[in-house]
Amino acid sequence: MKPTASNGSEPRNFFQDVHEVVRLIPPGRVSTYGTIAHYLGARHGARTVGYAMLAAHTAEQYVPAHRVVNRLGHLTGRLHYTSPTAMQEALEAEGVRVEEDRVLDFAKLFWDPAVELA
DNA sequence: TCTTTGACAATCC
DNA sequence: TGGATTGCCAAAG
Repeated sequence: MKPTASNGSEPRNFFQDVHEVVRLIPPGRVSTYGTIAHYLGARHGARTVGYAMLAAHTAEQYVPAHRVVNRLGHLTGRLHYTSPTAMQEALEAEGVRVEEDRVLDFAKLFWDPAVELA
């Protein structure tokens, strides 16, 4: 809560960066926290990305957080949705097969910004 | 090979 | 105001 934005460095809100990348994820594709964190330059900042997702519902623009899962393909944030099945249904509506709170063919649906946006 | 610890940014109480 | 916590990942032991 102390935006020490008096330095020469640019403390661009990590949330905005994360939300921006998540919005770039095309429908029917999924990405992971670590990939986004790595794309932003923070390999160990995956946790921060996860927290940014927690605040996704506070963003002005809609953030398809349902397209972001952990590295194992688990729908970790499903409990944070309005309903426990909202995330799964949202993914299935886009053609993503979800079973047991896991994304099937996760390797094929995986979307890497560093590669797709290269 | 499996287990454990380190890491980054922001929010809540 | 500060410490603990959070939708976690990667590397070291």
